[in-house]
Amino acid sequence: MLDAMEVPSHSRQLLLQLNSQRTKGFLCDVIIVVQNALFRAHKNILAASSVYLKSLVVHDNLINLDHEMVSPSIFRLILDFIYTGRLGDAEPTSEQLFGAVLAAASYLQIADLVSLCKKKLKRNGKYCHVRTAGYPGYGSLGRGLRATTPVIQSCFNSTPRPVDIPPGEPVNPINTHCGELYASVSQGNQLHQHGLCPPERHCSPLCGLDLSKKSPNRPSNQLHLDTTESREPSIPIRPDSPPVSASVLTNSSSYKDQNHSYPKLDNNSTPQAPHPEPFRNSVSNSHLRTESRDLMFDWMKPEPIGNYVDESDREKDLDREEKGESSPLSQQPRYPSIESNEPDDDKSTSEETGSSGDPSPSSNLERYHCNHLYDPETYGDNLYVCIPCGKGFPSSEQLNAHVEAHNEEELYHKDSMEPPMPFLDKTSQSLGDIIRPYRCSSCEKSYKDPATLRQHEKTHWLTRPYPCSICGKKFTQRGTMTRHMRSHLGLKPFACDACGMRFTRQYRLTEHMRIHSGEKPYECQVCGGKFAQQRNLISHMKMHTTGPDGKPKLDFSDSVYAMAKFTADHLGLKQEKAAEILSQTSHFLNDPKTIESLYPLAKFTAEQFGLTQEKAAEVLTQSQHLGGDSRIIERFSSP
DNA sequence: CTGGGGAGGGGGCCC
DNA sequence: GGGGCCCCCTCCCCA
Repeated sequence: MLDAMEVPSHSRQLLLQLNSQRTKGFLCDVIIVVQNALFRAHKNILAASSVYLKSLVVHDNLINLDHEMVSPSIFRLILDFIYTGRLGDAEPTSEQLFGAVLAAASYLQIADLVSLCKKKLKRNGKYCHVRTAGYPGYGSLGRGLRATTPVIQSCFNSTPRPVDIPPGEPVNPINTHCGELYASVSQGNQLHQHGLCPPERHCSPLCGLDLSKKSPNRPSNQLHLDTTESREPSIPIRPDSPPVSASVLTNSSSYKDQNHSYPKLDNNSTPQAPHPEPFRNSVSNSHLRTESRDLMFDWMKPEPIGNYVDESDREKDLDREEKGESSPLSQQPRYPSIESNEPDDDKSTSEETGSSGDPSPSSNLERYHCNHLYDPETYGDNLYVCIPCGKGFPSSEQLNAHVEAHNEEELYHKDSMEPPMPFLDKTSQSLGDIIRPYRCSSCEKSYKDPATLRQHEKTHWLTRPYPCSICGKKFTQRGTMTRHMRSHLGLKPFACDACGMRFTRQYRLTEHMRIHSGEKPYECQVCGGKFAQQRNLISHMKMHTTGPDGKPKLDFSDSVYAMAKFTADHLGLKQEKAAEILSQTSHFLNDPKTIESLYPLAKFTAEQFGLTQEKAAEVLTQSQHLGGDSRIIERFSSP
């Protein structure tokens, strides 16, 4: 039918339009996660191009590709091919590139691209006899092509660009022998037989950003890779860090265009392998990944990983350090300023790093283990390097912003980065101090354990450590960011069995189910009104506590409610629990300490409702639970 | 038109 | 990292 098109240019125009839409993100309905890079595309186009991709996009708006099988940069080329029918303008001699594309295209089952690569390789006479080639100059495609393989924000500039291989990259010995070159179906099955892939999806990703939570058919041991975080190495801010300074470095071997900069191609340079082969073994902490890697080495060499450390591995390694354990990574030469006693907490943000200029994980990650001195190959186009943390930036502005962030965080964490110590002032120890001994140095809040305290302390940071990869909004907790991402992607994993309505959170579903059950567990203590959702009770309570003039009004029940809330806030309890404790207090009034502990409640009540403390105490003790205990009134009358 | 309730959704944050 | 809860905003419906 298409052969008989009356307008011959129709298909071409259509494809041009679609590609234009893709580059703008217009109507894109799927995000493809490849290692740490995100790509947007149209499900229809992917499904029409690849049976494999079709099987993935049918289920999800977010799909993960195994980066062992296809690197971000290669996938970028493939995506360009899908939308343009062209394989970029790769140099005729870059048969190693075609080999990698061929392998990935085979994995993704894109027959046309497989044929094209074979053709190009045959034309170069390399197709069948390059088995052991350790292509000089051909290194990490992930790095070499990172300028052409931006993360999702940068995908909008996606016209096919020349593929340059940077000099001095570690060798990536792609095995392009005819028989072993690409992942045939049988090879995929081989992986299935080894239990590495779920049968529902061929070679399902071994790691990726799983935002769908309940997505069917997902391997249970799938790693949850925070794309943002893995793109951003941590910036540890330590009290003992050297003074922040920055140096501007230049690199005459790089050139830039308006938006991007590319490492200059230099095929003559000697490949570097910053770390010897044995280090490879320390790279993955996932036995799953390790096993699969071993398997896949039979037919395809992955991206060079000698200098690559997965961020999750790195975090775990540092976690082990926190616990005083040794680890393979910790035995490696360490980039000095990267050390941190809180690796998870000190992630930088894309804004401060200008990471769109350097989304490459390898370039970032290798800094953990590579030479501290500036090296063009190490920093690529990020020529502006922050000395304390070793981060590179594409512009001086971004570097300056980053340095400012250092200063701000140092200011904020000069004290809080001290190892949290339990609050153990015996002289003024209250019940709250015993229950929650870890007190925030920036505010009066206290916590049961140091991890929670650390988590809380992030809320005081000026720079939130977890930015959204899509909109850039920053969060203090990774989980919040992940949840937020779900809203971008329209992922609602929690479905109501009764009406089919879907929710982004389990808790919402629980709330919603009360509509069907008629359950209204939240009761107003003032009027007895019942509510299915607590928030609506709270909203309702405002009606009781706020008068027509907007000023607070007081009745007895309100004060009990306020006291319960106060108790809840200060003891970190649920309001329900606090009210329960409050109601039981009268049993313990023989203990002078208990009376003492009630003092803040009366003080709060007095302040909240404009009463004298004595009057507040009277209100308090008139509670049927407290029985008008004279000891309380006596205590509160004398502040 | 307004006030109040029901409910969806997002962010903060503690456990 | 995930679950759960709290708070807020918002929209819709209804009296």
